[in-house]
Amino acid sequence: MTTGVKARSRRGGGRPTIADVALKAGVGAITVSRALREPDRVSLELRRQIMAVVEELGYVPDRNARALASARADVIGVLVPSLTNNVFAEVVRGIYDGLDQSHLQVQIGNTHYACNAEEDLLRIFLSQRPSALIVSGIDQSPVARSLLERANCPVVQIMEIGPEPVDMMIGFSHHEGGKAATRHLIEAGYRRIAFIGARMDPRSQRRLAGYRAAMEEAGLFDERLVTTTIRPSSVSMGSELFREAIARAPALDAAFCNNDDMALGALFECHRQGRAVPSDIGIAGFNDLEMMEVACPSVTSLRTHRYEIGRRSIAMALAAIAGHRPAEAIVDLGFELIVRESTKR
Amino acid sequence: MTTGVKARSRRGGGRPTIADVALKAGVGAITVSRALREPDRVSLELRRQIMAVVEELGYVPDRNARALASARADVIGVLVPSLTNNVFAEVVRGIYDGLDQSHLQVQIGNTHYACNAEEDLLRIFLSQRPSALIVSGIDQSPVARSLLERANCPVVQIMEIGPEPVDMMIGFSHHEGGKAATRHLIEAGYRRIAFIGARMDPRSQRRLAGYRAAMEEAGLFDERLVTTTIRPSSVSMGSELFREAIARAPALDAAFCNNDDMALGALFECHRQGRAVPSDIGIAGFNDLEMMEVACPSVTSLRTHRYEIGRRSIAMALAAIAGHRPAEAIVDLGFELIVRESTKR
DNA sequence: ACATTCGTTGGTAGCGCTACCGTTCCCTTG
DNA sequence: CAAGGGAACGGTAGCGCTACCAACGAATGT
Repeated sequence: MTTGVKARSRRGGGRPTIADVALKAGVGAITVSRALREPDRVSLELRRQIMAVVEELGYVPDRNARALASARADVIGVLVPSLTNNVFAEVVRGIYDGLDQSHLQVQIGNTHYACNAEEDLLRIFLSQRPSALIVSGIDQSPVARSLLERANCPVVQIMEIGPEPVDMMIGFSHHEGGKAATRHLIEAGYRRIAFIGARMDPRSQRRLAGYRAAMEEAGLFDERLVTTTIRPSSVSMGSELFREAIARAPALDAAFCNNDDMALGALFECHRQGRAVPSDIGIAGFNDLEMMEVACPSVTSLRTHRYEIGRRSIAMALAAIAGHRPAEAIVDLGFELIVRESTKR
Repeated sequence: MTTGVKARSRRGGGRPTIADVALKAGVGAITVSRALREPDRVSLELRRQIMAVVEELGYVPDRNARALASARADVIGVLVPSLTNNVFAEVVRGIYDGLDQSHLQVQIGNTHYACNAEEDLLRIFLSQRPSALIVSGIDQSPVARSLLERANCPVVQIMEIGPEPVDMMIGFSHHEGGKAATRHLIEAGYRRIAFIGARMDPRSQRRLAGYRAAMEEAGLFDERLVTTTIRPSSVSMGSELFREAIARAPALDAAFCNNDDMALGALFECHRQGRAVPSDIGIAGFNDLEMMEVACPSVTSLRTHRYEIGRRSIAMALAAIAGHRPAEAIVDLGFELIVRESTKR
């Protein structure tokens, strides 16, 4: 019997528990718990005494036990459609940086742009009772949306803004972004402006819609100028689609690409075909990756504040967890058109 | 009293528990638990009955309670030095893909190339009693190494290989990679071959050592050919360091860059300065990012199998969790030199 | 016929922590 | 001086699940 109990208590690999600390410090377990979580509620003297024992024993609270007892895991679930896409990598970096000294942990889920994966991951996240959820985009499936609404924790939708947030939202209008970039190309004197887009997720669709709006406004829209694919975007895909675009509309004089990888691919393809940028062909990208500035020629792009989106989404989540709902549930971070050589005719 | 109990049991937001399922299915709670975790040990009939109730109630096991009771969280901790670095993004993608249908979750920690951050994150991970740990590199601090050794779970070190694994290892030799790329440049007829490297983490240091070995072997080594910085690597940093390298060694005829971003930056800088690649300057990168193939000219690079490293590291971890230690604790995935236009004199 | 094993199921007792309520003690206040 | 209030701390009772052992009937062996 005794051995049984011993074996049992060794389950945790002999790590010290809160009871060990309490015993050694000569206080109750709950006081140790408070000293760690709400230091203000424990007298300075006792607190020091307890912290000394914590240090001495190398006590680390068991997150699982804590989560079970408080019905709340110190975890923020984050759902992104891709991890290799530079844009989301930056968002995620912002999220990690924004967390900084917080005791919370983030858990990333990769949906691969699939809404059923999103639902599954949401369910897994919810089974931990996360402190908050951050999800990408505003096009959740009805099931996913209902899961989010019943999540019983702060929810931040990121990257886009729309009329009906589940809870909070931070991002920018991809439609306006697409429109702004296209208008710039028109003002720069280009007329046969192609749209080149891969992956074509909802955000790219809205960029395309913005492009179309600007083109129609100027009476320049032509179906044949649009070349898209649902295949993943990449630099080589940019080259490939540019070739396709040229085949469909040989007289095109500019390309608005749905992201910078595609733009770079188009730029390389122009080099290869001996088409001069910006004189023969103007090129504009989307997101303004770091490399666009040093490309040769440098490439015009629409700068998006994706690191900032990550950082601020976490800040919003942390504030909401602490009970401070933001004044504005929807934050529009906008964008900035960075004009460079590739569109200077 | 009754209300107290009710309020208590509502902590979990009214979600069904295993007891609810057991009651409704007319079985013991432990049988439900088994039906979910070890279906083979429950008779088919009962299993079906239980699963029906699970579906009906929408029961999802509480991960925290499970972790507490079993002294093991269904979490694999992964430590990487960067999330925006394309290389690690691919590793992480491989890890997520390798997980696939497993019930385990991964938790990523970003060390920002700082070893104290690594120690802190390890401690946080360990406080959850992870099922396995995956860490980048082989240069852990003594403290981190000791934490890993006492982690009481499978540990996989990735990206590099070395003589003394904590447990298991999968990667390749950066020294040999650096040597192979440099030898290729020498064989291609280049003589004044610069090494250009940013960030200069331990892996880049080993690439540099490989470069140096190959250069000394050929009697071509010269301190002035080496230009490095500890600042983060990027395409623009590639341009900047290439300018610096030219200033230090005006007669250089090739550049081996410590990664492809740097190589791309060097390539753009050559364009800008009117230096022809590969005739005036040869350029070789490291990792073989997708874009190297479509660059103009296409860029020679040393392909590393980073996605594969991610996938197989997870496979090794899962196998070890299941009790199947691999025959070989150290897996060398090697590399592949992809020769392209940028080094064809 | 009996003992032995095995497959299947259930009861009990925690895992390590925190919510909830009590208690104590000191300081106001009338 | 009693009554009231608040700060500091502790005891009790779980959170929802699983490890461990026990129990039971059926199948097997001798």
